Amino acid sequence: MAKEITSREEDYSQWYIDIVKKAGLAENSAVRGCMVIKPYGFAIWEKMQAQLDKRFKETGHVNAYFPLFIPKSFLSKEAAHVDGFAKECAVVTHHRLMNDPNGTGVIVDPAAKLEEELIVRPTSETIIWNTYKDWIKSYRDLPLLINQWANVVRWEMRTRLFLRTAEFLWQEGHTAHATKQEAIDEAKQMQDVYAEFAETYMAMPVIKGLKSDSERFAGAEDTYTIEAMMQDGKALQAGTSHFLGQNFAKAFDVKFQNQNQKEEYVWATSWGVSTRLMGALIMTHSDDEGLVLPPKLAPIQVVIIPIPKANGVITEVVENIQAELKAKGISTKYDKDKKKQPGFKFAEYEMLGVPVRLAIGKRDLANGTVEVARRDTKEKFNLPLEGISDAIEKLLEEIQDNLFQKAINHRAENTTTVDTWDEFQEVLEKKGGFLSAHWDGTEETEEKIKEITKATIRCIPLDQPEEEGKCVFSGNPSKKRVIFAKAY
RNA sequence: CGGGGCGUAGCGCAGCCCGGUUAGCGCACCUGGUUUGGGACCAGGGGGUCGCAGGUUCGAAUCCUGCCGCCCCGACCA
Repeated sequence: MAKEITSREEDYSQWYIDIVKKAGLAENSAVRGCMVIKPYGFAIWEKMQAQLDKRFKETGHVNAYFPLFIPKSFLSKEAAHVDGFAKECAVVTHHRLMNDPNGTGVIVDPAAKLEEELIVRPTSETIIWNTYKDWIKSYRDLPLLINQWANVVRWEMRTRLFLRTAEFLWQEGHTAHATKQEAIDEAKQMQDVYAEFAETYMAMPVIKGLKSDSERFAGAEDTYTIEAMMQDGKALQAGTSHFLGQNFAKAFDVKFQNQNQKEEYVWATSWGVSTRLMGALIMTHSDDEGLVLPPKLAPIQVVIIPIPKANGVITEVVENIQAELKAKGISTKYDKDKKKQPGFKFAEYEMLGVPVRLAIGKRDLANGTVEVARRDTKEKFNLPLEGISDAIEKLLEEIQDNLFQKAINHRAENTTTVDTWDEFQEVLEKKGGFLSAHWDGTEETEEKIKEITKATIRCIPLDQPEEEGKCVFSGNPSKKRVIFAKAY
């Protein structure tokens, strides 16, 4: 493993890439814009999945799976939806290859042209709503609460590992409801689920809000979002939950009979989070020494390193510690590798973001102690072997809390309330971060601000109190502050 | 799609301008030994269609032409 990571100060973007590569999370593949998620990165993703999946099921959802391919005609049934996705679709036109008659290799067999092209799903609303049409007849079939874990493809012009890749992994929930209110409640509920997961598991504070018209999902009435602040002050949309109104029901003719024997279109939501959360996790906590993982998502929570090398006595002590920790549900790794020196291992596990490191040598055996190092603060101290597992359990909780608190503080320090246009530009330029400002609610103003400053409205916060004010740009009256920021 | 950069061993690079022995270095890998409380050292060893295809030449990693790919920055997006 290479030793050097570009510092955040020197080049934040390169720092991010270095972390992803050197911590073995992912790498670029032979396919443009598509990444290989490596075992360590995937292990983190699996921990995220497990927690999210549990929460989806606790809120009454079930998993299913829909096809990767969508007939081209489906996509165009909802006007706003096709507008939003048409420009980034991969299209399947043929189903067979043949030997190249003029040389070596294979070519697409022209005789194998598909009658209707297939789109590789950029999202599954259309294929799912086409299916729901057959599943929903009565109010008794509602609500329909389904989630799928899948890959999707969006042919992005420019990609970045985890943050934006041409193919990415995600989950997409698609629900159908009898009433508007129920669908809105569902969309908000899932936003809450995402926020709770982000904060308690990823230790990443998020702002719950509503997207402005221009940032809304293609085909949605309202998009509920969770927005996080990265260490460079830029915003990252970490998850979205859409109230789709009756748009897809109308597009796919999905009606049900209510209790009064009247036919109605159903109300819909969709919601998703993706492997982008990996990027969010990295950019929220990591430092110039490597990845920093919150204990709740770390594949290895405690690494134990023998000093100078494993022997029978040390191994016996370590195995006891491991057994105690395992009983508490704490994952450990005992690195007995004799070829690598302790110093190398220290650096290596720091790179991997393992929250707690224990070192045990002769000195410790004599004193009945262990050397404990925490990844988040880089502090080292000795703890008695007696009761070590209780101490580590507490320490892991403390690290989890500390990371969250640090992230909250960082966000607070980089959130500025601004009231004038000069102030807006100056703060954005010199300090960055989130700007809480009044906005007149028009798309024109938002667009102009974006043109001039590159900052967009990240969200209209839900918990923001109403407050009379004047739009920071137009001076027109405004009732609420919104969050502006430059975004990933 | 615009701008920039890069394709040479698993990884990171030098060599190319100015063509000329067996294409080199660091890390990693293999063997042996000494080490080991913050990235060890010594000795020996294995590994290359120099991105692809043409061309120039006695001779091409190096010069010319075309192609392909990747990365970074911007416009578009989770």
